[in-house]
Amino acid sequence: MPSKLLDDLNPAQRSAVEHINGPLLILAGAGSGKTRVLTYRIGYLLEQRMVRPYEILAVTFTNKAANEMKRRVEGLLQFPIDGMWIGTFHSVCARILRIEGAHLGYDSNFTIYDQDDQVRQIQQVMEGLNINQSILKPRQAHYAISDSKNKMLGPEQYERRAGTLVERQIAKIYWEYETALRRNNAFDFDDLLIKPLDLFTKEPAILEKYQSKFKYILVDEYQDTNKAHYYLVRQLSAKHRNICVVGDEDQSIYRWRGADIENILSFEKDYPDCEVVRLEQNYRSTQVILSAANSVVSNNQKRLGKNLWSRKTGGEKIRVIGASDEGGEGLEVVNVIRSEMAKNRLSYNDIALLYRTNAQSRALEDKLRRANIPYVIVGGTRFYERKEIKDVLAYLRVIVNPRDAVALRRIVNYPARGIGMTTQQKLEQYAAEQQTGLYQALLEVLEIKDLSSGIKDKIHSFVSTLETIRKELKTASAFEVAAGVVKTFALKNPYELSTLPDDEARLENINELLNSIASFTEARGAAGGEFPGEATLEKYLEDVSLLTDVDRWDPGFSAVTLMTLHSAKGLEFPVVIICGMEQGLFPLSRTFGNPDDLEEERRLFYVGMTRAKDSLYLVWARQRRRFSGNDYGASFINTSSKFLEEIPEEYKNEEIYDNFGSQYRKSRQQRIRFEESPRDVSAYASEMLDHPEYKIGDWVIHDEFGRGQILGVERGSAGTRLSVFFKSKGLKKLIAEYANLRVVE
DNA sequence: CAGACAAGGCTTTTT
DNA sequence: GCCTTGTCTG
Repeated sequence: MPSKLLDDLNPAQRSAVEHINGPLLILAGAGSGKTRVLTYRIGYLLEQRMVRPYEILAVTFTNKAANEMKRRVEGLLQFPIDGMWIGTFHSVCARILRIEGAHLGYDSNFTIYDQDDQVRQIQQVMEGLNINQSILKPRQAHYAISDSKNKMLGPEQYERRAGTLVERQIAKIYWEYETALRRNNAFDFDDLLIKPLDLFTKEPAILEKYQSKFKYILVDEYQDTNKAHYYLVRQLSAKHRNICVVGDEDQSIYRWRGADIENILSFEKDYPDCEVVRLEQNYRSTQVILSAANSVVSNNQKRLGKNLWSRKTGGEKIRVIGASDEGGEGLEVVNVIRSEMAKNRLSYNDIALLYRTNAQSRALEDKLRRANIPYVIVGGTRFYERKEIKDVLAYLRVIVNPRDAVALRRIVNYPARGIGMTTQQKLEQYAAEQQTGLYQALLEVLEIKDLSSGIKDKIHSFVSTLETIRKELKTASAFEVAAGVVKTFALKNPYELSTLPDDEARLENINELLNSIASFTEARGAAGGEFPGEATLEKYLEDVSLLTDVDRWDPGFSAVTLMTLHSAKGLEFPVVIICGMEQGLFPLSRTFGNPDDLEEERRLFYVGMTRAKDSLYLVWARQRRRFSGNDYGASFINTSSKFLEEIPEEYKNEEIYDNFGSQYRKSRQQRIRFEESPRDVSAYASEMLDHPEYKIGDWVIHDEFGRGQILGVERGSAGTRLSVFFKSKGLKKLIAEYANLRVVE
């Protein structure tokens, strides 16, 4: 039976969709309709009634991608697809662990620890082991443990390899940390991927069960899989061998998280009988942007190679803009946004501002705010990692999983209820003596001897309140429980009386959290709803811990989007502005020594460029405040990124606005063309207040000290501080406001 | 035991 | 330079 679905596809896409049995590798260039192929393939399998929904497993890296795929498959078919497993690697694994966790000694109400929780647990372990935390920092230990888990090295393998004293200490911490997680009925992020594999080894029957169930497996973004992902996919597909992976080696950008580009490069070796389909027609960008991106990425050695082409022939040239410093960069960005909006009748959400590091957003925000341009920042300090949110979530976690000692420690004396450090230590000691958990110690508080009866009362009342709410779990909705907790423990109180803007924002965040729990309850809880019986608090907490900031981002909201290049993967915008195109920042200087790292930076640039549909801007700043070594907050003079040179002249126009005073300066680099700046006058006037006329390298005359050269400029709350070297007096630190300096040419 | 102030750390990217 | 954590004082 021929399917109408095939009519919407180009020949390459169609051959990928029509391939039914056996391994399939789809090399999908940026914007080549990858999601389309995946969804149509699922739709085709289901429509032809060859496969049942519950026989399909589709995995992605972000919830956004998973939800999008689900939505689009449903749009293609006339029948529901309940029972299909479609989700992120982490959520699929969490689901398996909820079902099978008992075989590993876990209860199904386990908690998932994020990085903050993990570090806190490690701190706790280090205290117990009496390891000096100023010599070995908990973050360091965490990094080593997480890195080991990503490489699938357990504590015993780590211990065996440990050579140095520090490594042997980390091995001890690793052991204790694992014990603590088990005691807390908690998995960390890395465990979610590894523990199912442990389970499969331990209980082959369970592996067999899932192998039989999933007749067709589809994997998105295969280029970003690490060792654990790789084995998961390989093991689950071993029986039916209907494994379809989609990826683009040029977009592999998670090496630092253990992703191994070799997984996709050697797929053909793993499955010699696999079919390979290349999707090279791009439906997103203009030919100019594509050709430029192709030229850049062709400098990489490690790639399978492909050449993207587009029907959108021609297109505007890429504009490369040089600014004087990060403030000037922000102003140029404002100008670009205004002119694009006026010229092409765009809305704010058609424009994305991308950068290498989150720290760059601050300077850009500042200028956008002054220019009254609405913006949203995706990433940075994540919503669910904010203090006030984690406080509320900690209560919910303890109610769902009382063994979660990390959460319990957080709330036991917050808000303050007179259970101070000394009391907590006594409780911990009791728990250790009785071989039990902290929560159990609270329950048994009346048995503990050296506590005053006043303290005992406080603890008893606290734990009884928790117990009462816990009993409501079975009958009340997630929202009712959460709202009850916030009210009972007065979690809004510390912020309600304050008029500080920060506190008002915190209050709003708590309200937003409650709203999100309410909509979760509505979406899932209603009888006959999409997920009947899944509106539990437990499920909510799992969802929340696996959410990313991109998942929370609303592309329809009318605001310019600011995010890192990593976060932008998989998205597209009519206008893309990439900031901080400087040697040392992008590519980062720490990648200079390592060709593999440098290639990854280049791929990241490729990802950024190919997000743009119509216009691409690349902006850099000659001077930028950066953190380097122990010289924090110092300004550095930069040259433009080497990546810019990899774009052939025919695809770009270069301009420079390297000016702060009344006159423009020509760049010493001749290849950069000098033009008059269309600078925004009001924003420029406010810049002047910060004494922008003083630049490193300028010569000045001081009434008393004579002629000197500026070696440093610091702009602080006390005003602008200048370091000036005078021939007569040597180095002097001066406050610009009082020094009465004259700049000389 | 809580609030105010100082010191120290940090910034590459995140499920 | 800014934010988080630790220490001191009331």
